[in-house]
Amino acid sequence: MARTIDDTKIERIKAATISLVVRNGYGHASISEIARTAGVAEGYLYRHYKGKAELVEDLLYQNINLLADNLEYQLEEKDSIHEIFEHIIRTLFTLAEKNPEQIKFIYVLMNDYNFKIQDSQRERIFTLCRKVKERGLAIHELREDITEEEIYLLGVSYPIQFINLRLKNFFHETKLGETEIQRVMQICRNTINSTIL
Amino acid sequence: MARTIDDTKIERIKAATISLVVRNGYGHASISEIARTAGVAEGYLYRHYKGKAELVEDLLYQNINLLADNLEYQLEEKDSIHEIFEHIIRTLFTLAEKNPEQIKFIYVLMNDYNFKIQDSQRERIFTLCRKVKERGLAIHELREDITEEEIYLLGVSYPIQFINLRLKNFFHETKLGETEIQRVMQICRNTINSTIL
Amino acid sequence: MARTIDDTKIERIKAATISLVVRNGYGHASISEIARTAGVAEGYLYRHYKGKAELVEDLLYQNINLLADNLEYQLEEKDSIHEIFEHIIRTLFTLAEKNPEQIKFIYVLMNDYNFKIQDSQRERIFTLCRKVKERGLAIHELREDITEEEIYLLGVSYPIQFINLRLKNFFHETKLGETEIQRVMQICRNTINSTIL
Amino acid sequence: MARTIDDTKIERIKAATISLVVRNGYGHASISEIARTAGVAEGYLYRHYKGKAELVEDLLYQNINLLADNLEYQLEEKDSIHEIFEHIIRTLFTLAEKNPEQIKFIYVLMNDYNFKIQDSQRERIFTLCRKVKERGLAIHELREDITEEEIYLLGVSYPIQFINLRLKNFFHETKLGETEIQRVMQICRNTINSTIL
DNA sequence: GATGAATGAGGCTTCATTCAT
DNA sequence: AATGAATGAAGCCTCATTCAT
Repeated sequence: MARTIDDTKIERIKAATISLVVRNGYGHASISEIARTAGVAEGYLYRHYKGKAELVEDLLYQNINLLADNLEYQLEEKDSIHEIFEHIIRTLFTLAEKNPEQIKFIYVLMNDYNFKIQDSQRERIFTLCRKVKERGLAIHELREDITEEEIYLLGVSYPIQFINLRLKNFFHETKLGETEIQRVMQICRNTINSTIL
Repeated sequence: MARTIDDTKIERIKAATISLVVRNGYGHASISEIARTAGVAEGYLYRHYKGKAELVEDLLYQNINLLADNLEYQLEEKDSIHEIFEHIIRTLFTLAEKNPEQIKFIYVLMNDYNFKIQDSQRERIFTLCRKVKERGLAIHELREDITEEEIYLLGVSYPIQFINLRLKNFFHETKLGETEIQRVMQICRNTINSTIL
Repeated sequence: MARTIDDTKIERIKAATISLVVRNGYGHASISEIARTAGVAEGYLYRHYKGKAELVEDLLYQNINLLADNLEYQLEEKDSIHEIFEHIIRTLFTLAEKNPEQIKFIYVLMNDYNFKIQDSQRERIFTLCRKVKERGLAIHELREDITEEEIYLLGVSYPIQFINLRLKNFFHETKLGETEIQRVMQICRNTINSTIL
Repeated sequence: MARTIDDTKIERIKAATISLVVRNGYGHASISEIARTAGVAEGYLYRHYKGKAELVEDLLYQNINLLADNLEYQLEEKDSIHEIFEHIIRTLFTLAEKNPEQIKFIYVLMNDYNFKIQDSQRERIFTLCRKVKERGLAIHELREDITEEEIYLLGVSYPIQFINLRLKNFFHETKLGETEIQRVMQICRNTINSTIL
């Protein structure tokens, strides 16, 4: 009877939020600018989110979950630890090329002391790292002393740092090709591989 | 005399700023609270800094420069690349223990798309990494294909990520002892050492 | 049939409005919450009332009229002034026990400088007080110098103040029993009774 | 060194607040209109009050305390209960004549379910009523069964109701002269006096 | 030089009302 | 007739900055 919800509006809000959080940081991404960018009334936002925090949390949650889903799927499909790491890293690089805003968004919020990732999600990440570790130990492709934390740091954190250093043109022009992927993977391999030990 | 008084005021402002930026984020660290914490008038601040942005930029600049000075000094003192890396990493861990606010401050701002490091400083960092690389190549302690970027990522970025993951209690209780230092150094060694090649 | 459905909707709206005006005050009783509580669409409300103000005004009007109807009926039934006062007071106490929200609603709005009772209704109240007065004088149960205003103050205003002081737990726990009724009636008797004169 | 606080500003804020709370009720007295009326910046208000609630609470607190101080003083000065009641009632009527906004302000907020009087103040009022009661019993000028609540209702609440009914021109033109004072006092006397018992 | 009173733009949020369906 | 999606004005509040003293 009444108008149906305009999904494109919500999509526009999400896109505007990501864009402005990346450009201005969480604290300086203002609701009013997000609404203006999305072409939506300021109050409209509050029909879907309790507030700015929920809006951003939700978006980060969804984005991280996509990556986590992807990793979980790989754990079922691929046997080799190398392949699993390769897949995560390639996923991140592909994302950086296709949708750099999205990976910047994750990067910005993951490194914000004012922004706590939801506990459930942090636990999910931990559990996934543990599964990677258990698989690796089972097939003797991981050093015995590796920790979940290191799997996260090398497989997720380091690639994201690398990508964002490039996206910021910190030392080089942004270039995220096969060469770069190989360099990042090499570091994983060096550290992770039990044969090196 | 007046100078002396001034200096302690400025120092108190700096300490208060770091503390409040870390606790509340850049956006929510208010000048009035900084002034109150420092025991200084709000207006006083504006006699030394054009505004909040300049104050924080200045502080970041100085803090990074301290680290850079330290590295530069090591380059003159130490011959071995291992020793140089060890020194940087130990410096960061010591800082984390003695003054966690300071390393959080650097971490928070380095990872902010809103907050560009000054070009001159970025170049200084690059130059330092280049010097490390040249020294390493000269004494055959570095792989030929290592880049300045990787030296930065492994020697600075990765340790800072590691430390902050712990300070956030992301996977573990905060613990930053000798064991942790060794793990971080190990990753450098694995990647950097030409003998592995 | 359709009418029947409508009527329960309107009733539900009224109940929800009273409840929420009492709980949150006029200003913080939101149409959307009223509609939700009533299980009715927000827009539906505007088919029956021009706006929030009209809705609340209407309700107050009706509620006061119920009391006035009651009093009018008593004037025909009862002869003694005592009985009439007793009946009004008992009605208010009964209401307070059975439906405290309703009496709070009347209380809140009657004491609001923002919320003028409709002239016609004020006149009706005045006329009723006059009738009480005339009856009382006719049967020599009222002091000669009593005014309509005092009849209102003692028979309506004072009991409502008393009840709400208790509902607010201002001095005592809410208790509205026979003892309390007798005390309130006593004050009327003392003042009103011509024998005292 | 810095500007000194402009006390007239705060006075203007207080006056504007009283005026607007009376005109619009607590809920509809907006900070921005208060500031505009007072000729003061909106934010200025927040340098002296934590928010709207505190501003209004403070004002009510002060106003009630003035009355309470007055009553306390009378308790020391006057011996007779009649004189004490007379004094309170005359004070309220004088206030109504000299500064009707102030007594409207008290009236509006005392009858607002959204506005709780501070506990400490409620207790002070209760204590004062108790002292009146004790004095009255000691000198045998009060019925044995009178309660603190009734002293409050008859000495404060009823007069305020009366005055505001007149200020609202509910039944009569506003007139608050000696006649009216005598009528209100008569009701106290009738109820309170132990000789009637 | 130093203070802190005062400002006002802009932040987040709520909600009465409108109107396409 | 009924719905509820969407709006935008207005509310409360914060805070970087200015400037009289």
